[in-house]
Amino acid sequence: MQTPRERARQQTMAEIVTIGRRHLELHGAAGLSLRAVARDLGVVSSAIYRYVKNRDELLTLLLVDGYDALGDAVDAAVQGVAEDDPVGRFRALARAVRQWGLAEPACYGLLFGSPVPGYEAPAEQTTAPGTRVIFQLVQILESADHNGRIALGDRTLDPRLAADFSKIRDEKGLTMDDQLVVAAVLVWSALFGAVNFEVFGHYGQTTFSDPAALFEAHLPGYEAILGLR
Amino acid sequence: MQTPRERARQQTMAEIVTIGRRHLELHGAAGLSLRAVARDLGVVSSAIYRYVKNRDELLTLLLVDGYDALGDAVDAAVQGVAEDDPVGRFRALARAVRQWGLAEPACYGLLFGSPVPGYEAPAEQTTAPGTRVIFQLVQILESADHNGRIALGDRTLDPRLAADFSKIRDEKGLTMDDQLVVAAVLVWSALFGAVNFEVFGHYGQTTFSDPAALFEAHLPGYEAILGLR
DNA sequence: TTTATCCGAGAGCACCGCTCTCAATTGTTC
DNA sequence: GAACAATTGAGAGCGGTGCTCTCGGATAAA
Repeated sequence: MQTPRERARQQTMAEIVTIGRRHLELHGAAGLSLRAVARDLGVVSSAIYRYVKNRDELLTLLLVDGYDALGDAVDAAVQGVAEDDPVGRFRALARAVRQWGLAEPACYGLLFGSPVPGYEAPAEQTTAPGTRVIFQLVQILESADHNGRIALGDRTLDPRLAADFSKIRDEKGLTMDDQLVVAAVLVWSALFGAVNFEVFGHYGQTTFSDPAALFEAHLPGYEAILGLR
Repeated sequence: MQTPRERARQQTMAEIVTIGRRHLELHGAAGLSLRAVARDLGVVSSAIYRYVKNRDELLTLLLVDGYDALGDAVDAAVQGVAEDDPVGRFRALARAVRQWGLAEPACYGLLFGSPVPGYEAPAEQTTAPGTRVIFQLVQILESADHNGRIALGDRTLDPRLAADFSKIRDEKGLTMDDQLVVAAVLVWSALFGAVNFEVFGHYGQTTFSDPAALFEAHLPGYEAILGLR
């Protein structure tokens, strides 16, 4: 049950986020202006502060919105592949991340680019949506591991790392061994590194005529790291 | 031969870059203000425009400065390891990138974070210093390959990618095969992905008690991708 | 119907990037 | 040494920003 007042407020908030996303696309994170959003909302600049405490709070809203959009895209892509095809699921995840990043570069930049200085994302709002991709990746690997689709060698590990990993395993109810956790974190960061390079244009003058082909050529490398087959 | 006037101008420019770097550290790229730099320079705000055309040009100066600092750090680290130890050289490179990024997070963010919106780095000034790290990496791998320290399987490659790679090989005078180029680009992006995650704090709540150990644990993975031994 | 809450408008503060004009300084040339 | 030109700093000013404050009207709750 919500009063009409709450309804109206909620709708205005949604409209602010929508306008903010558009401005993000057009002018980037640094160019996001509360005054401009207020103008597009058809309201005087000071009125926007009735809904958003400050610029950072609008950034947080857009951050959560972006994490959820990426999470939805990745989940949908993974769900489209059979569970007994872990390689296919992993590739679906990787491609979904890349495609979403290329489709929404400004939003992607807000999520995975340099942090906005002086702005610290409030953990209690952002960690849950922000961990959806790695969570999905771990799910895929955990399931693959159970089905004997992971083949990794053994290597002695730094004891402090092993302790961290034990904790993570306990919290998430996982059974994968340390070596797979190492590989998962490596592939996670590597995947976003590759997408970063492409979205942010860091491949530089070495522009590849077919970036998608380069990405595809990298997938077997990621799978080798994971021992996924 | 340079006139005293040119000397003075050059010194002022250097001072501006120094002040700019400090401001970058303190307030980040988005908070970099020409007026504030002018104040620190002990000059009225409009006078700064005698030296720097606009804010973007100062960003370019800092960008080039940063690329060169990183390149110097990496080169020095690699030179400290014997050439017949390609694994050691690769690790020196990787660790140098990580350490420099952690030591200069704001500068690192300017180089490898989300691009400043509306600002396009002028290629003719930035590509040369901006490619020093990948160039050094390729040098290490090329030399290792010549010495039979690279063992990679064969895989059929997308023909357009193969064409790109041929061109790169010709331009740089390289002899490594396609598979090693793929692996080099993968490791390049993966390395910066890992450093991004750590510098930008994207590992999130999954804070590792010893990030350096995690990084070290990833090094063998990179080397496996490269077939480096 | 009264009361309390909410919300938009407007003025205002300090800051920003950037431009313009003017005066002082400096180095060059006759 | 004097006239000249180039360089540089100061100052005012424009439109923009984030953000705060106060005020008055609309609206829901009592």
